[in-house]
Amino acid sequence: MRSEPLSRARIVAAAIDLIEREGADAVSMRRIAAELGVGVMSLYNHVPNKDALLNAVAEAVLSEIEFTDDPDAHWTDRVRAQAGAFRQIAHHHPRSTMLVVSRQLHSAAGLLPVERALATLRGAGFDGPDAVRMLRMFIAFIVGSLLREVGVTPTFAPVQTRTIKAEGVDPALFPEVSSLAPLLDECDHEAEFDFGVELLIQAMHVHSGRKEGTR
Amino acid sequence: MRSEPLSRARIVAAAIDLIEREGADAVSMRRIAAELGVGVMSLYNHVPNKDALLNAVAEAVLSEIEFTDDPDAHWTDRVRAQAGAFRQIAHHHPRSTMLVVSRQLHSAAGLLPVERALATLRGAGFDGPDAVRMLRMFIAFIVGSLLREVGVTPTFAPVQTRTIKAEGVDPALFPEVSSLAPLLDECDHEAEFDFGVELLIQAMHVHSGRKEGTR
DNA sequence: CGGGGGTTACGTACACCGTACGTACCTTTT
DNA sequence: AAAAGGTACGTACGGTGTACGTAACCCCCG
Repeated sequence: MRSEPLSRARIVAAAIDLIEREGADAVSMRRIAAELGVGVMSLYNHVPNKDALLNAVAEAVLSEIEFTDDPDAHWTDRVRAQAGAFRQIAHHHPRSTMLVVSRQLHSAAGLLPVERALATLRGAGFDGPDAVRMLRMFIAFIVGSLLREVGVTPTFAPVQTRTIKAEGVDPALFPEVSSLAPLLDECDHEAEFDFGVELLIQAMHVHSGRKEGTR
Repeated sequence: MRSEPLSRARIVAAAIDLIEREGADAVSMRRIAAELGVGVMSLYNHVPNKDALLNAVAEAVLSEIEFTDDPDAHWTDRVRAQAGAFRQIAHHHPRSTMLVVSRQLHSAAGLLPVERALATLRGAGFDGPDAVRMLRMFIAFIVGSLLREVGVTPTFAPVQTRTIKAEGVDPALFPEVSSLAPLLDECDHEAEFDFGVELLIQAMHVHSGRKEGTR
């Protein structure tokens, strides 16, 4: 009857599956155990507690990123590729991605992306402090974007695209919001993300082209 | 004995207080009721459920932002001021800020900042679509930054400044991370935030200065 | 060929959670 | 005076994370 002997990996996989299907709120030790056809406390032989499990989930999702980094490519293309690679996990595991961005994990799993990014930035000619600054900038942008894109989706609904806020605003109080409502309501996340990446790349360009002065 | 008659405002205030003191995990209806010296179910006369309470908390925190917007100032200064105003709430209510950025609230409370920002951007010469894009860009950056700055602080610790990851990395596997470890470990959030704001302002500058072509 | 000894699975139990429901009081309207 | 409505409260139900004690298994050492 015991098909496979229950392992940390299987538990994490079940958790990810459950999160994707029913949302992060549905995750409970009992639920996961039931999903695996196993007693609740058996999980604790492989995972110290729920928090650690969620960290493991975040780690697993994060380590799924495919980095096909080409050191010979122009640094702008490498930046584009890395940003896109990060974004792809939000497409593959929308709900679980929230865990990755909500919990900053101190584990080594998130270290490889950092290494790649720093190498790229150094290759682009930034010195240490500037490379770190730019990296933080990019991370902030990516995290913030994914947070908006994936929505928090606290409960159900397969991600919820409608924001539903357009109509009820008073044009006298909020003229800009009111007149731009159609634009605010819809959002092509892909295009928006690409726009941000390009904007940041341009910004990095002008930043590197002046180095000092002007302030 | 009944000092004040218990109101939605008092409940929200108690919730914020509790969150700041003991973290978001410590928030429970029973805990809040105890804090107010009141029965648990009395809360439900003023708040439909916990989720609505947390939304109210987010709304209250958000509406505490002080916008001293000067329509005559240069648009770059207005952008700086608005970004800073947003960041100040992260300083005043670090833990509660997580609620604001985690939960996107569709209520009207977050509408005023949007209105102000759009007005500023339009004043800077951006047309509708570009203004919305830039606003989204800025929001993503601010949210991402605050998320890093305040940390998720899921449990205790008065914000936890140490990241503790410097030492254990293999210089052979992660040369960049290893050599830049000191820079990665410490972070002057204020300076980092200001750097990002300036970078984005410059980016907006070059973006408005070309409008079309180059791609 | 015994045994142990460690690992794994499991059940029970406890403290806590959100909240549905019924009830008492107190204030205002009729 | 009576009726109506809102506020506070207690109890109860089904859920949660996990500490603890037990039983089965496998493997290695004698």
